[in-house]
Amino acid sequence: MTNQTQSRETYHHGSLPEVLIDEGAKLLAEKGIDRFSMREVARRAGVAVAAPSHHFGNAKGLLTAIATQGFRKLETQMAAAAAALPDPQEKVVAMCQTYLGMGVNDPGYAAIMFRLERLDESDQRFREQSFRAFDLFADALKQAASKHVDDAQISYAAKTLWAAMHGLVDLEMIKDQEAEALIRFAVRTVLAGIR
Amino acid sequence: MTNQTQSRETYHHGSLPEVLIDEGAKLLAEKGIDRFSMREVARRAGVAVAAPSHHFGNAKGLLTAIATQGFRKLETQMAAAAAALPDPQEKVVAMCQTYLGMGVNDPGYAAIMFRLERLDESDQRFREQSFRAFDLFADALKQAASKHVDDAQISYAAKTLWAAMHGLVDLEMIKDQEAEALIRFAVRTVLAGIR
DNA sequence: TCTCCAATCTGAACGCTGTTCAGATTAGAA
DNA sequence: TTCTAATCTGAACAGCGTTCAGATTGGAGA
Repeated sequence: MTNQTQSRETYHHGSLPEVLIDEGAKLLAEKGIDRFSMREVARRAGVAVAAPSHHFGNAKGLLTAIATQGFRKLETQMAAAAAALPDPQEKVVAMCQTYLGMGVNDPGYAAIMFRLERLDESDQRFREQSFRAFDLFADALKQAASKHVDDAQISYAAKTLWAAMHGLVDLEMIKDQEAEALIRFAVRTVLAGIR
Repeated sequence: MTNQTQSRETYHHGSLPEVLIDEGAKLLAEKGIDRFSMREVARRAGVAVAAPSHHFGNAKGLLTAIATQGFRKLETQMAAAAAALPDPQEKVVAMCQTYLGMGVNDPGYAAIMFRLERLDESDQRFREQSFRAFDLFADALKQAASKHVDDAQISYAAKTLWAAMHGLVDLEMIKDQEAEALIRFAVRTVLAGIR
């Protein structure tokens, strides 16, 4: 089906890093971060236990690569969701919904993206990609605010709202039926705070 | 020093559960959640590797007990910080500062309290204690709001602010020098949102 | 005071984990 | 075509969580 079975006919895999990231994300989606295992990922990819180390160094390395891919998805999805709407404030709401939706739509990536203690925060690609996602969000907030608001206030608002979205997911404080109202409360309130 | 050395003169430990929680929290403070180990805790408590299981069932059980103790500390500290201040809004600010301060003052407890995937969320004591801490916070927010604000709005505000505080810590978005201003921005904004 | 049950703790065992390393394999540059 | 460097293997090592039969002992009931 995938290039897993195909590639096992040859000694060299061909696209092992990509497959490891994919299988790793799937495993995370199935079992969660605390039952994630490098050996299981290698098994699913059909390679020896030591193979992943050659590409990612160690477990932290692979998890960081998965998280980076997750932030790439988040950025893309947030941009797409915002592009479909004309109203600046609605763009911010849509981005928040995208953020919260990752836990449902991409559970594997969501399971690791914000587990900093399991990631290599000094990884340059991870840093750039995660900052890019946040910056996209902060820019949207800036567009939704009045022109004369200074950058420090924009920064506070972006951090507060971004952190609130993360907290709502991480602490499992959000129920499906009130998600919409809660998001709108948070966005409206934070935006009002800098007007 | 502690009752560890003393108790090893007898077969029965006497207060093993308490010691395991203490040593577990210390280990968490030293090495973090991903290098936490049941065997290391047993070693530090001076008991056999299997001893902790008899009291807490498994690792999740011990971590949940530590987290419960952490929420007890958080509740106590928040209450104390708020009691020292007359102004309702300042009480909320003080509680937020207490929340953020746990990572510095009680790093061991803070390292596990919000790692739900490592905890037994069905544990009754944990549920009650964590809810008690949040309820104390929500009550303070209610006192700082106008009388006529309905409970749904209070609930949204409490969740948003609590989640924001958690997110700021968890995502390491807060720098020491701007912590005060950021907290005050969040509290003022959220309170304004329900006035 | 004595007996004995139930709680407590031990130590070995099992299967799993991440990581390392010498060596086999092979793609691709020279 | 040759050979270097990248890729992958398979075994090994130390550490992990959990289980379980058995040793120990505090404390309730006789």
